[in-house]
Amino acid sequence: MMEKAAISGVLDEIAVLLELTGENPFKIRAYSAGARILETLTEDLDELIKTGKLADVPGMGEALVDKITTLRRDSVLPFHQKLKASIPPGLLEVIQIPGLGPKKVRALWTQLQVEDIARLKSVCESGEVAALKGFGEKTQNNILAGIKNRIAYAQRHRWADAAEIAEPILEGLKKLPQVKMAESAGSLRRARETVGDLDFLVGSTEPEPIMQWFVNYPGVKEITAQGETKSSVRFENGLQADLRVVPPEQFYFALHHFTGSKEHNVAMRQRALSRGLSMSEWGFKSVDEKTVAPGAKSEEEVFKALGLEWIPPELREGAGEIEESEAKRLPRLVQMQDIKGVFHNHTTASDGDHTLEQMAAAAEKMGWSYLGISDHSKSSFQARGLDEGRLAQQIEEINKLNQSGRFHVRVLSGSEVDILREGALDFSDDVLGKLDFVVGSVHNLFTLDKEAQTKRIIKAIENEHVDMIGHLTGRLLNRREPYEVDVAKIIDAAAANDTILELNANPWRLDLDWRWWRRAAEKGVLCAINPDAHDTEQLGFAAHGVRIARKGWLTKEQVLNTRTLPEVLKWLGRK
DNA sequence: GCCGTTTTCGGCCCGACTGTTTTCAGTCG
Repeated sequence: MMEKAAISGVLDEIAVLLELTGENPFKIRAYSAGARILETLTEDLDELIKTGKLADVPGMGEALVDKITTLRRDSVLPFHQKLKASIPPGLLEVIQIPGLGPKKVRALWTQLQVEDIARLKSVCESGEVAALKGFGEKTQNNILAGIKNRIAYAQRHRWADAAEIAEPILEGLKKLPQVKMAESAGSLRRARETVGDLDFLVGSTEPEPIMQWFVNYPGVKEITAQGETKSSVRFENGLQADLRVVPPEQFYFALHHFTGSKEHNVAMRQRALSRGLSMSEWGFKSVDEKTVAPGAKSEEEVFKALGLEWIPPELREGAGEIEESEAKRLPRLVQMQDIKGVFHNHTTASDGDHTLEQMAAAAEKMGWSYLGISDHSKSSFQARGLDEGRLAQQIEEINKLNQSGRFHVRVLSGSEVDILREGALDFSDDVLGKLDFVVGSVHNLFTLDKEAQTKRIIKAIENEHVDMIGHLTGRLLNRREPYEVDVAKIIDAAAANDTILELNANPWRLDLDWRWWRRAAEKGVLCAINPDAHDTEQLGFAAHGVRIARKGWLTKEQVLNTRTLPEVLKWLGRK
């Protein structure tokens, strides 16, 4: 049985392969769109297939339903196999080079027998590429640069890293005298977990000096494009940034357009057309040219013109947000100011950098009313995990601190207890029973097969002392893949046992992934946004967690840490 | 390949920029 993510990967690959065969671009788009739809589907895939409801999902026609059904059942698809066999596998890498699309790759393939990167490099170096019709000296050099930097260029950047680069640029833009308004857009604004490139948008009637400022920004390694309204630069680390300057009247159309996603934009434009309006980053145009097309002085007005409520950028993934907006059913997303405290944090007792007191003081400074401390348990000896004795001592310390009245913030005693091989926990029920809360986490045996890993975690979920499961899939963005685990089953088990799933807010983790939360919430699973802070500053990770929770359509009600201390204590004492 | 108060065929979102061209194709988002 093939995973949803893997099936969507096959559909994406089919789309690229079809590009290389020169297929109808709209057919290609149907496959890409199918992959995106599948990725964000909240319903159970097997259920959809069984009941035939998959065909009711917009964008899923007979052919896609057939292929997805086959892939789910057999894990292979003859159509895909055949297609793959007809194209040199190396071309899938070649087409990733910036500036090379299907047409150019086909030309290289048919005329210069380019079947992989190595051959491409050699025909560039020999000058044969420049001699091809439609190619030239510059294209050849760009390809060579693309080959040289292809790993850096392909890399997506963790949101927090991208934001760190984007912030001072945006501030700088806002300070320029010619700039009326400026925002960052793209996947950064949509709060994706990783960001491919930065998009800056400026409203101004004088683009020229703004462009100059931008392409001369410190750290810019090369200028990849520079026109009247758009410039692109690349930084040392491979991150690309685009700047677009538009007249202030068009700013909100452009902001909407470059916030995307592609699927969201396509749907918006189709909606506009059905209302007699052609929509672009420059605004609306009346199709019949008889009526006057509306302008917009805010993003709200862009949506309003199409009969929609404003859709938060986090939701603009083309996953049904437009339908919900039309029906006025958009969720009221959780906000940072709703957060009243956090769970799952570490101190110097295990692998944290700051003491209990320092952490409490920092939590108080955040304006929170409670702070959960959950140091590691004894099996995590690499993290100086606490044994029963040291844990008892820590509980005592926490009690004393709470009684001392030194802080308004209430410290909750907890443990991030290791889930052992068969799902048993690192502490006995007696020990766990003395704590205010318990986070159960997997820290070893990442290579267990899916069934065993799932069973192991569900066993922990069923333990009455376990309040929440930490970083469910163990992924580290750009560094370590999630381990094999049946998330759908875990969600059902968490719902059945009234166990919380953590949204680990560490920017490397952001685990559980945003794509699962809508479904988890629908099933009644409660979320806890946990910074997993190992020092005082990392308590601020909570903001990353809130961002991902919003992306996962979560409301205040679906997140435990929006509740008051008495409500939280009541919930933790529920069983 | 998908879709349908332009409906079962014939459309399908829209525009900027580059490089290679003499007016535009290809790529990108």
